[in-house]
Amino acid sequence: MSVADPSHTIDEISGFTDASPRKSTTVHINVDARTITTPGNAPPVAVKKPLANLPRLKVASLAKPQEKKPLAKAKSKGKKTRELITPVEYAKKLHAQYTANADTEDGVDNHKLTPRAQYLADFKIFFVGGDSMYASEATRNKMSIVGPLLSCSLVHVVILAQIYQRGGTVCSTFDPAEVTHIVTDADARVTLRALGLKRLSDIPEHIPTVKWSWVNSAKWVQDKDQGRRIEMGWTVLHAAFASRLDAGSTILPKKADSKGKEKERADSDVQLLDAAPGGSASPSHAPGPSSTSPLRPRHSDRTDDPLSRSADDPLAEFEALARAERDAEKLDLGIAEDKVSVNAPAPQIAKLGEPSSRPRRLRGFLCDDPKKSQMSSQECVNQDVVDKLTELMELHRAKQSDEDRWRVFSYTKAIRALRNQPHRITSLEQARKLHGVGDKTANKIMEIVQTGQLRRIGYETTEDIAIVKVFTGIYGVGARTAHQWYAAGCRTLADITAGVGGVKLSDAQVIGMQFYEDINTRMPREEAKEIYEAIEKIALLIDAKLYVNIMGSYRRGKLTCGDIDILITRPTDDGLSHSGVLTKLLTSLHSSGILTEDLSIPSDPDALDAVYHGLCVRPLRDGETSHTKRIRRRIDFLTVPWESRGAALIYYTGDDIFNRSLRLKANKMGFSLNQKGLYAGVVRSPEDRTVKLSPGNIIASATEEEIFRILGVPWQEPHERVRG
DNA sequence: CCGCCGGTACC
DNA sequence: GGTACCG
DNA sequence: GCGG
Repeated sequence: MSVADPSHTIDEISGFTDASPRKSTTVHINVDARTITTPGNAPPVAVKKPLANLPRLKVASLAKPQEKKPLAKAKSKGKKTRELITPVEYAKKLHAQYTANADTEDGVDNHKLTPRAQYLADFKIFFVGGDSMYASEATRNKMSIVGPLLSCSLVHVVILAQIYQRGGTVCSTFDPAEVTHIVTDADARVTLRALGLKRLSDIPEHIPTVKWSWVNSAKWVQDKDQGRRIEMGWTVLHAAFASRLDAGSTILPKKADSKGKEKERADSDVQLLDAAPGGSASPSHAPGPSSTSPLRPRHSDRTDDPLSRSADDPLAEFEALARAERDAEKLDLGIAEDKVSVNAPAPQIAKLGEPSSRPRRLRGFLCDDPKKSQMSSQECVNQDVVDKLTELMELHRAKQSDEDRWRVFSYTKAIRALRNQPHRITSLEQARKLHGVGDKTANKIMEIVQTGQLRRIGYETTEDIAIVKVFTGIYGVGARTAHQWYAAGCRTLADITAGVGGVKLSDAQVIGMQFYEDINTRMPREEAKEIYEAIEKIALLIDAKLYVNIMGSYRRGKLTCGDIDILITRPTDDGLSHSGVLTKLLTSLHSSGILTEDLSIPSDPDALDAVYHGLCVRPLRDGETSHTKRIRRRIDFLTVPWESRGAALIYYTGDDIFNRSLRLKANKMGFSLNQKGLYAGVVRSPEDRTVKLSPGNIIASATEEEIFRILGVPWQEPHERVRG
């Protein structure tokens, strides 16, 4: 996602990943701004890429880094012509300016140097930027004291400008007869409000609802008859828009689904967790090989949908998801304590070399306390603060320095502390008390509490960061590469495809580009299950004794999954192993059409431990043909030796923060934990800690319980291991 | 002032 | 050896 | 950016 969210990262219900701008970035922008000013008394701060370039973005996309204009001059100029203007009105201005410049040398140059068609020429786009773009008149007056442009994400302006750059037209009102596409990065509620509609089904079928990155999703396709032509990516807003999947296609609108069908889908999305409370079905609970696969997660049949919905609530499908997730989180308390007592001493541990000092009761690691009945995003009393800090964190994530990396690390901890804090933070002292919140963050928290916003977000939101975030949404592209590409002159995904600045893509990146939208879209849990079951079936045909498990966020019980993680191993009591299985499985899955693209192939696929990354699609459903459009999904396979399955389960179940905490604790106790097992006596080179001077002895690896117990970490069900 | 997880695949 | 990725 |  990374769009993103990632990051991640950026979470479940929102469905947006890293590359997506958080809504509610609020900056005030002068029309001719060389500066972005923030409300209050803050002095204006120069932005790296002056917004003045936006009306001529097509020029900016070619230009060398511009020199900064003198700040004072720009400021006074901006002040003189201060008039209120909405982003859409601003967009109109951009349009006018663009049209005026269309025949200038800029335009010609642009066309010559970057042969990108004006592929949005026939499109009339209604752009939903977020809540603030359609603020009421009253709110508007309140908010717009500083700049002529209303509170609006800089990213939105970039997008609007890009629409014009591509020849598109932005509609300021939603006229179904006029509008050809709805571009939105907001959730359904906001989108519907902006459209002036009551329910999703009121959106005419012929109007695709697409995510903003669609604007830059155009790619060249080679056509036999017509030669090269441009094709737009297609996309959907949210997994819950699933009934509108095909409306996202730019080509054929589909006949309307019946309402009943929509409802059915929503129901299936909110099934309960596999790891039901008190469920003895924890995959790894029964240690040792047995005929009844101790590893395989039980897919308990769907319990009755406990959620009622009023049929006329347009947002029912979203709220159902949200509620289900919240309820699922509430299940925790109680079971956690039961499980702690399962600590029976294991004989085989004693005889293996433990570190000299019996591990003391080390405490206070993140992994030590099972997830509390955590407030869902909705009911956290500090939610506004969490949102703003998250927004700032995501901006830092798009930077490339090590410093920023650790800042992000810090923010995740501070945000988590804040989220678990049941009381509203109102004072600096309260903020400082939180573990993970220092002076800097505490001050930021207070600024948010008192003013409702964070000025820092404003001046961290620069054009380069906004664009880098888009680039990092490509699989195989991190902040480093994204910045290199930006420096080379790339400003849009189409620039990258066109090779602007001589950028070259790796094989995986080409695929990442091709399926940018797909890869950055989370899938409903149900779809992950569908795919997994198809794969499991094929795997067991290859070898009936295989243990095939779905891990990752699915095992943690999430209602949407960013990818599918499948663990494969096999007991060796009959003298055989799973060596060679992965190769066969991959071949079989390719020919059955489930696996579609490879992203990375293990160096030795027949090794007992191998990792595979690729893309897949769900199996066809009744009545579908191979022409049915199916979203590409990220899929990973991991094979491990049978004895390592416990460590592998921990690793592959995550979440990542939980894992890091576990590993950190292991380190402090003189152990080392990786996906193969828990080791004692590992000696690392003092110069480079990644270099192991001595491999140490493996002391636990076969079951999760064993490892948890040695580390003194209470047993936690997969869905309790959520720390991020 | 320094450490902040550990490993594999890819280039 | 750096970069990106996985949890 | 936080904590030891």
